[in-house]
Amino acid sequence: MSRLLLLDGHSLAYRAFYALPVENFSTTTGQSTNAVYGFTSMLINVLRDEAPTHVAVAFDRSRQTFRTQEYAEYKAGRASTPGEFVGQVDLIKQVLDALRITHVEVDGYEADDIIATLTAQARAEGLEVVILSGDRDAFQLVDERTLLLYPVRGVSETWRLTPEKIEEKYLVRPERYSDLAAMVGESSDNLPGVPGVGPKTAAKWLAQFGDLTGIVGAADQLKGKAGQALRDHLDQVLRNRRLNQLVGDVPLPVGVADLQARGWDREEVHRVFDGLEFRVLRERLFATLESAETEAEEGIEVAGSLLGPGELASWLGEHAGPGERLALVVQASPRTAAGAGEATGLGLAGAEHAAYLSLDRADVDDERALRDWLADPACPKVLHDAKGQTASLETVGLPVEGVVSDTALAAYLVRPDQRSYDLADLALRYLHRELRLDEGTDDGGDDGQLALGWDDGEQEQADEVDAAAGRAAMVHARAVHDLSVTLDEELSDEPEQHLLRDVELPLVGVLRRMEQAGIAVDLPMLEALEGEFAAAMAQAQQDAWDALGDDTVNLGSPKQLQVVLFETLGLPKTRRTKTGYTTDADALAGLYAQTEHPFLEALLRHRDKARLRVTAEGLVKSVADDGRIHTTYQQTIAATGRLSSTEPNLQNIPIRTEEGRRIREIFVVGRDASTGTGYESLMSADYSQIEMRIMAHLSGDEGLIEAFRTGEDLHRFVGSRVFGVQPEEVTLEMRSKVKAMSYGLAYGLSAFGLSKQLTISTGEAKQLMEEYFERFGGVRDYLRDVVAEARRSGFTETILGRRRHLPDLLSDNRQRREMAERMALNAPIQGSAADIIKVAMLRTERALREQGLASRMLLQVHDELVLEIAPGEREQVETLLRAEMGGAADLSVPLDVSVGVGRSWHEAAH
DNA sequence: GCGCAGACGTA
DNA sequence: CGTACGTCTGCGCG
Repeated sequence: MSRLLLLDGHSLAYRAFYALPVENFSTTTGQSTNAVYGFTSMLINVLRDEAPTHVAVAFDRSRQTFRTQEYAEYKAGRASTPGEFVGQVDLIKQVLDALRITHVEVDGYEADDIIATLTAQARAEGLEVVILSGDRDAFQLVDERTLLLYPVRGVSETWRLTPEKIEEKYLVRPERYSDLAAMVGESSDNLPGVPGVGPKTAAKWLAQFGDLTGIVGAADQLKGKAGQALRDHLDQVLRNRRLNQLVGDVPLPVGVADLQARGWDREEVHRVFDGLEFRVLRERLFATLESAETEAEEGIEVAGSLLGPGELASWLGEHAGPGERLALVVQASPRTAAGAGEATGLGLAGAEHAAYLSLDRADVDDERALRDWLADPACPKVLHDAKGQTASLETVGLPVEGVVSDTALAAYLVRPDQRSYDLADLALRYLHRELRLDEGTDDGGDDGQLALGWDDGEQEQADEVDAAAGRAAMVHARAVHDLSVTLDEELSDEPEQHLLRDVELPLVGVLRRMEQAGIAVDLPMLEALEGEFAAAMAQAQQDAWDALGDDTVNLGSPKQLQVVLFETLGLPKTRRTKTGYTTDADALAGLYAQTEHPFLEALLRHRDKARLRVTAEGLVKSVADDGRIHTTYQQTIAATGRLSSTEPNLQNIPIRTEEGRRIREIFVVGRDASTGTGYESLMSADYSQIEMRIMAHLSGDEGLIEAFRTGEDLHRFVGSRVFGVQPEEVTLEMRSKVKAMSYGLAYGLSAFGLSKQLTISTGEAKQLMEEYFERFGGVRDYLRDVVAEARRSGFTETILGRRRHLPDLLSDNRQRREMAERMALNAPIQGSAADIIKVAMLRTERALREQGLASRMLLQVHDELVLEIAPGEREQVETLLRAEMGGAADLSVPLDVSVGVGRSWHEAAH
């Protein structure tokens, strides 16, 4: 089916110009580009969504048209064209030329007339038509085969106006809309309406008399004031109608056949986009155009062999020479609390061939060949989720060396804020292939097997379960192999290759060993603690019920609490949430301060104890058979580059309150699972104020750097500068204000947010920030520049070159844009800290090994490492940690590490 | 059984 | 109207 896409160039450019803040869109030469950006963005979206076969863009040539000749006031009263808009239309035409999209303009006519003419031609030739225009005059063109996309709210959302939609929203069918508009008026065209006649009256008349001609003929019958008004303004209405009628037979230099989409000029697109400094948009454009060029998604084909007993060695000999990269996919039994499941089968795929080996069917020769190949660092392997996959092999005594890529990690480095790195998702995203097994028709599995090109002889021997499993494993391995090639190209920058090769990949093994080690738990103490919290919770619940005189309310239900607080007790309303009023701890504490109602005290206490109980209970459930808790570290979740910890999350164990800290007492020193040797203590080492140090380094601010070099208390130092007093004269209040602000700045804190947090006026907060920036101007400049640079490039970067793309920096939606700006402020700081501790972990593990130490790393909590210390190694490990953590990055300020030791995590804290 | 919202723990 | 996470509970959906 052929489909013609028509755009109204001027109306879209204007809309974009007013939707996008012009100050965020200019080239280094000072040319404004917001209209070009918005227009191009809309164009890309519509090309992607509508997949037209023919395209044209119509422009107005000048304001002099047959309409201004009839009515000099037509479109008068419009503000003169802003200076920043001038020139952008020509730039839009350059973009169109690069894309080989025809643009048309004709003296004496408006863009809408050209669109009407082309629409008429296209319909006559049997094409579907899609019009993208912000001008209501285009409504009259809509019919069953002509769709209007009408931009609403900025440049990212459009209404799809069909005849039904127009009737629903504007009360008349599209062919009568111009009649209605003639009576109601159109302010943007400076066409006045009949006083007292709105859309409802006009629609009613149209329903009654059919069309405007009918209404005019029956004008005498129209009742009331509105009827009289129409009679008084008949000439004006008829003139409006002549003016808003689009011309469907403009003499055009092109016909529909000339508009067929042609190949775009890749080099010219690069040249034009370079000039415009559009980076993000270029990527979006290429992605859209290239995926349009790709054929419809298909499954993955693979030629492979099901290996029978004794056949692995020769297959590897033929296809897995040193230097030949093989993808490896491990099938395994389900994982257990203590760790990974057991590997049961392997899919292998090189550039050409694939194979499957069932470990159950493998003989001694196969096992030896497999073990040698897996353990050989010279035989390069690529995996998807190497940590989980290699853990399953480790479980059956097969260590893996020579992992040169992990497709999940590579995809994460390319785009760290995707929600999934499933193999199937990546295959679709990067290979345009469905990772779905082609099951063929219903006549059994033979079709699928033939599609895979299995060797017929082996097929006879394989049982059906193995055959299906083998087929899946080979298809997956083929996907992993092809993905690793594609993602390698995506990660061609040297810093990103370094991140993958020298940081993320080696970290996989470190994390796997930390997970396998787990941390010992004092289970009796934990269970006692859980009981204690449960009792305190029950008491708090009873107290709350007593205060209320009602023992049916569920204190854990915010919904029920809202009824109690704001209806039963009639307390003042709190901050709004989506569904009502918040009952969070801050708000409850505020209410308590106002009212001192005993229910509130008991409720807050209940929340507290319930939380502690649930935390303790969760930990009890997580203790594995070996008496230890084994968390799982996620390496591809946090968009900034941090790790995250799940099942259980050991990165959010309480520490701030006295009672919460008691939970840290149950994490204790333990014994080695295999040797049974006891360890001596736990050691905790953390970076002090690492994010502020990174801020000092990245901003190069002299004052902040000096603060860290002198080794003085940071917040006291900053406080003395901000408040203009001697360091020893900085009061605790001054110190805490400055501390809140210093940290807040790295998160994009506003004066409003600061005032809220410190319970001071917005004015005071503003004053405080100004004083701060006065003294630490480097910080102000840095924060400003980092966002501007991200806006230009489309991404932020950490000290190791880890990127985070933030396309929303150019959004027309203020909320989204400002959110992206805060992310852009924070990502380099939080992400650089993540880089540094990852490097520190690699250095620490290597140093422990090189020095022959038995102590081991157990936990990472963003700026802290927890280690289990073997007898007699305490001093050496402490020295080692200070050196390896402190030397993990070369910043313009020192990286201070503070270390503590004890029998529990609590005692090791310092 | 599943997904969402609200609440809250950490850095 | 301050970033980054994970988990639990209640609740409405089907």
